[in-house]
Amino acid sequence: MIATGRGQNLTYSIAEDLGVAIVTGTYSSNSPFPVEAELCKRYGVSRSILREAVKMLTAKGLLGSRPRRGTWVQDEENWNLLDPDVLRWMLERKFSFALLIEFTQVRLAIEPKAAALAAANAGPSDRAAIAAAIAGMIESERLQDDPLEPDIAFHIAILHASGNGFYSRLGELIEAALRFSIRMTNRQTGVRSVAEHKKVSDAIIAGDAKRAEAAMQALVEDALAQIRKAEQAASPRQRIRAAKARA
Amino acid sequence: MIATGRGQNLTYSIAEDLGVAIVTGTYSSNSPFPVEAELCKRYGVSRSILREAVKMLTAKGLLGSRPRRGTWVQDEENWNLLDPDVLRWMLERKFSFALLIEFTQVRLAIEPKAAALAAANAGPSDRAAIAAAIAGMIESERLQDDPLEPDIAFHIAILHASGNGFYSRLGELIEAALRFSIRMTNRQTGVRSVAEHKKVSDAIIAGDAKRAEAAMQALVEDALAQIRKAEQAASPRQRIRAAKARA
DNA sequence: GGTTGTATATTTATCATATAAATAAGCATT
DNA sequence: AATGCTTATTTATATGATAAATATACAACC
Repeated sequence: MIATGRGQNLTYSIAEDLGVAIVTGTYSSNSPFPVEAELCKRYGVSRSILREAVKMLTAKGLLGSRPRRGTWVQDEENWNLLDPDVLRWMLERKFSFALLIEFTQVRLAIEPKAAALAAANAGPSDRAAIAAAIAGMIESERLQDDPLEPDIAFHIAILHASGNGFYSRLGELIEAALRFSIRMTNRQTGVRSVAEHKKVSDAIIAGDAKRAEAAMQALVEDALAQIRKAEQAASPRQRIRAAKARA
Repeated sequence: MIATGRGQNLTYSIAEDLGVAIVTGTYSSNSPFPVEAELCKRYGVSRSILREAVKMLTAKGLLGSRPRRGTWVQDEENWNLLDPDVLRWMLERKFSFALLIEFTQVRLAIEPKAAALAAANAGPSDRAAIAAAIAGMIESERLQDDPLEPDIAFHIAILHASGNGFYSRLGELIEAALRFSIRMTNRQTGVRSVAEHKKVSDAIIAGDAKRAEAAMQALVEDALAQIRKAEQAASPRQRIRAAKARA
């Protein structure tokens, strides 16, 4: 039996539950994956529901199935890491600094280019969204508040302003990563960070692609440095924390 | 009734067929999506199959569904462009130079960084794969053969050698894009291109990250330039070709 | 011994039908 | 005009069949 709280319905709940179980290694490509009937019994649902959940995970590259051979967990290299659900499951439930660092390398590749494109292409509403995010950061800094939400909004607004659909789609992934990594990095929230963000914004508004790219690169490199620092600080406790996350 | 040839089974065939229909605009977030019963009749399959196919597309962000409200096509901004199937469907069936250019901008962001990381991290087998790809390019150049396969292998080997799982996952997408874009760009396959590739390879083998990054950037910028040139050349015929692709 | 073919059992694939739950739309009430 | 109720439609879920695929074990053969 599974609570239907998380998802909108049973299928989603079970897909979520199985997805998390897979990325955390409860099932793996070595160990056998339970047979349909067994999972139906375990979750107390009909075959329809269970099969639909399995198909969703198949679509994300986590599972495969064949008659008589059963259902199996795909090799990790087949997982769609760039699927928002998969990334979220991995960050939230199977956290490792290595994973966060690898994703931040993606950010380091994309976001400066996005800022450069945004400087060239941003329309009025894009500029307004970027400006609003900066205003929000300044405001929460004044109130000694957590600037996470405007920070996320800032990065998403720039990705969107790039006019590149692929960059936009990364926004959701970056949101997951930011929302999660703040718990890990105890990042600085002071004047300096806001000023660094504003540099990017100013360059974009001014239409200066080169400067926007450089400023964004500095920003993400800074984030990467903080993650590495947190990794150093945490490494003695990492195993314990990882074990806790698994529970 | 639908032939089961393409996919491994009915569910996959229908997911593929519906997926293509969605990205090509046969159904859209404006126009109504057929009701389950209608689609079952149209494809001549049971509800189970149809629902599983719909759930797969839901997992890729293409569809949504609610009781009484029916099934609908999600706004395009919710589509998982970074899903290999979705990208393939779009490139093959809804080709536009804008899309190819946007994806090449992703390559332009990622691949130089991947080359830099590969220069630092590539292990013996990675190096061997890269060298083999170059050898393959030289060989097909000697035989006046199409170097597409070794070219693809080259890019994938470098992404893999970066040691970053997210970069690796882009390999599949880049393969789809390369395999497709060659039909569009009539790219140069001569000595110059092979030499440019070898520059990247040499830098990686030498462990020179900076040089590898620069060489790869030149390579992808060149590809982007060729696409833009092809776009200029093709624009008068573009509408005809797009219409043909839709058929 | 090793290869190749065959029978069998297991598991997913597919189908058919039924009931439940959610909700859009129309209607009635205020 | 706003609100609440009724109804019809659609997906969500359950159940129980049959079909197809294939891993496994075994038999036959060279």
